[in-house]
Amino acid sequence: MKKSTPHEPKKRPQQDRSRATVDYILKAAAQLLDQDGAYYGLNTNRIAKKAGVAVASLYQYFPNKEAIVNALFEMELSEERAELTTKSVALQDAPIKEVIRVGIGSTIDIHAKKPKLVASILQALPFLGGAEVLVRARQQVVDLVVEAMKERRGDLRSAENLEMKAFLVVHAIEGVIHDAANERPEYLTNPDFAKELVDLIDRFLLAP
Amino acid sequence: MKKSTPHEPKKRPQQDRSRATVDYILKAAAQLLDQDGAYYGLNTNRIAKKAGVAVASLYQYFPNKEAIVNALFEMELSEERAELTTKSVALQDAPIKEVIRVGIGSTIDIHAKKPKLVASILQALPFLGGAEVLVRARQQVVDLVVEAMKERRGDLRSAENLEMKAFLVVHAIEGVIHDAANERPEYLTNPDFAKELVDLIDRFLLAP
Amino acid sequence: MKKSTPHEPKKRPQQDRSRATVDYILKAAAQLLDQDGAYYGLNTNRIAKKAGVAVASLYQYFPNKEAIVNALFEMELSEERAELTTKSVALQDAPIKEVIRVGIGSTIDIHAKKPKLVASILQALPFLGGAEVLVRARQQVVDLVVEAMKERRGDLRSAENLEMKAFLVVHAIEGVIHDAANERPEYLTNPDFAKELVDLIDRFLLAP
Amino acid sequence: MKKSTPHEPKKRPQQDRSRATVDYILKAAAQLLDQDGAYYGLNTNRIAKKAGVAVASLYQYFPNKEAIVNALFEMELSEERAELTTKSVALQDAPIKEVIRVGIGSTIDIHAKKPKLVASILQALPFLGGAEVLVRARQQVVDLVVEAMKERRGDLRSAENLEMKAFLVVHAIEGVIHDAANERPEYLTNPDFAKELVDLIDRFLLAP
DNA sequence: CATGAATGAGGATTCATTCAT
DNA sequence: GATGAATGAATCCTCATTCAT
Repeated sequence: MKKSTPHEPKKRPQQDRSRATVDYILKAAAQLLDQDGAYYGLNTNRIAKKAGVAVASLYQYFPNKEAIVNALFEMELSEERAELTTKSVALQDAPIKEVIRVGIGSTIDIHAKKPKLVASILQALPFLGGAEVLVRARQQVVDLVVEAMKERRGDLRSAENLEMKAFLVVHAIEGVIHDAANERPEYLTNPDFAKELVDLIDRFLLAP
Repeated sequence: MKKSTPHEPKKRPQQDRSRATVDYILKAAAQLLDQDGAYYGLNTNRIAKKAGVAVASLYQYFPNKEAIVNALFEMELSEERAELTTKSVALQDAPIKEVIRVGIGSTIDIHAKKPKLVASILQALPFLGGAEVLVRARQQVVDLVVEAMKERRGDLRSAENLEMKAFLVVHAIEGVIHDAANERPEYLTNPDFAKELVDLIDRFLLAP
Repeated sequence: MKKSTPHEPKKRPQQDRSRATVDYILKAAAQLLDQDGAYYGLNTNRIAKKAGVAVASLYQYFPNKEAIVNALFEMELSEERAELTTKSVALQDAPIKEVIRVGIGSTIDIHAKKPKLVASILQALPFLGGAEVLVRARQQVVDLVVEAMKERRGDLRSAENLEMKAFLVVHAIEGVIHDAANERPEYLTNPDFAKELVDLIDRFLLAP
Repeated sequence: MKKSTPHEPKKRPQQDRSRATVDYILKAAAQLLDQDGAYYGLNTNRIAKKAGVAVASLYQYFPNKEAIVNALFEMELSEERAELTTKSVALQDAPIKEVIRVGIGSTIDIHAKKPKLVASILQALPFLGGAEVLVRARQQVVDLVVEAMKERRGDLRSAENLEMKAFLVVHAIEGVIHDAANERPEYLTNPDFAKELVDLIDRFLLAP
């Protein structure tokens, strides 16, 4: 019984009704994660109940619990990528200072909306077939930053260790904002915070 | 010869044995966390088995699972605090650049040793009576940094928003190193990495 | 040309389509049973998927899962009965040796084709309203054998316990062939096997 | 949670109490199987309830449901083997007729006691890591018979195809008795039945 | 104290069957 | 009549915790 169906589910919803169901499920899961701030404790029964569907319905569209969080994660990534792309285009010829300012602003916005959701998803990563997904995702961002830096080489303080510098920049921004979301939520709406963070990066990267 | 020396002060064997048991348990838990890199999945039976004691014994010393991780967390904090204190004294009159360099060095060392342990404990925090413990702990570090900055006000680029700047500094360092431990372990042993990180902080805080 | 020949008698397309659907379902079930060799594990969703119809359609034709296997069982029985009848007629006046030879040959053929199907159906019997169906079916075969024996009383070694002897004969043949299908498939195509089996029965029944 | 403990259970009971528990569980399972005559339908909760223990206790000694039936199977095999060994010794120098008579008698006795148990276990075999266990077990019996035949070559009708003949003999006996247990329980206690079965085998194997 | 044993309360997943369009 | 969707009722299995010796 358990062996006969080796995870074939993950049917794609075809009608409107089922699309709605999938939506309810994802929304419910997102809410629960954002509420509790922890992957541990999330369970399919709670998700189903909150979504107002039967557990079995949930399993019609997701092969297992992890798949739900995975979907959430992919959605989150997609959103970020989309925004990044949009912004990238708009900032094509903008000075690097502007790029930094906008990048930091976006990141703060994301975390300001559902701070715990992001944290929860990060926690779940080890169970979503390894953290490679995130590593790759973050690598993309780092790469983008490297590109942006190369294109504006003239504005930089130094052109050595570009990759490493980009890594520092990306993860410093992420780390600071992530922790602020958890420990000092008020910072996220304080303009000084953004300003200081921009300053941290500017001074590191730019020639005076 | 040493076999029976009744003159030696009674070593309260019970207490000693207990201490050892507690130690085994904590070591086992730490190993499991560091192995799996996730609080989710840790369980008392596994801990007991790995520690070589009966589950029931474990409950003689800890009221519940969380208490174990809590103890681990406190130990980790103690260690860091101890090191911090030691270093603080040693760096009493050191220039701020030196303080930064040493602080970053220590942080890297800690993560280099048991990167997953730290991550796991952070994951467990929501279950250890809320994240306040960590918030308070980190606050202490931030406070220390604020103090250090005030004492060396002359070297600073600006004396505004000291608390916020300290927060940025502490969490940028933590964030970058934490992520490096997970995604780019090789960075932790690359001297350039520490150098660049020091640079990031120096340029942010210090007057040129 | 044939496309529109309204003169042809209306073929009750509904009925035809239905018959086809039922057929698909039964074929799918048979395949699954023959594949897995076990009733346990068979499920309506898999059947429906393999048959290319919706589960709900399946329930239009069968009141429940058991009914499907039941139908399969009846089909199998019908086939055997049909063959038996045909052969019976052909062997009307054949000597008993010939009857035995042909009977064993048929049984081997049946098992050689879909060995696991048969086994699976046998497994399912307790759920098809009790084993009486099979008992009755086998009884029929036994009865036929008894008849054949009576009609050829002169060739027999003894005319006592005819019913019991027939039972032995029928079940010895079935048992040996069934187990051979599972454990020594190569026996089924080895002429020696059939020969020895025939010998087993001949010597038991016939006068030297 | 499911991945963390990849089937380490199967603790060996060490105290008397737990040995009793394991016993209760096995007895309960055996009763249920003999009651229902089918592996399908057996479930751990029922076993636990019937055994008067908590499901969790059951899982302390068996890694999964299959393991229980497996244990039952091994027990049954052991018993048979033990009896076979005893009898083999006793029949060391007995004429082959006697060997056959005793062998058939034992087999009948076994099936007479718990007819459905045996059938259920046979059904479960595909789920106990493949039927190889049984195949091997039966092979042993066949081998024993081959040995016995070789040692009494002089009494045999023919010395060709010894292995195949032994297979026929063993499976004919098993098949007939097995089916009798299910369809004609009264045969098992009817002396004529045993006599006819012995006759079937005698005439096949022995020189007149 | 220490330990082997025991367990209640879940939690993930499946499946036969029904519903709504 | 056919289909995609939905679901209640299991079923397997786990785990933190307690009990009895």
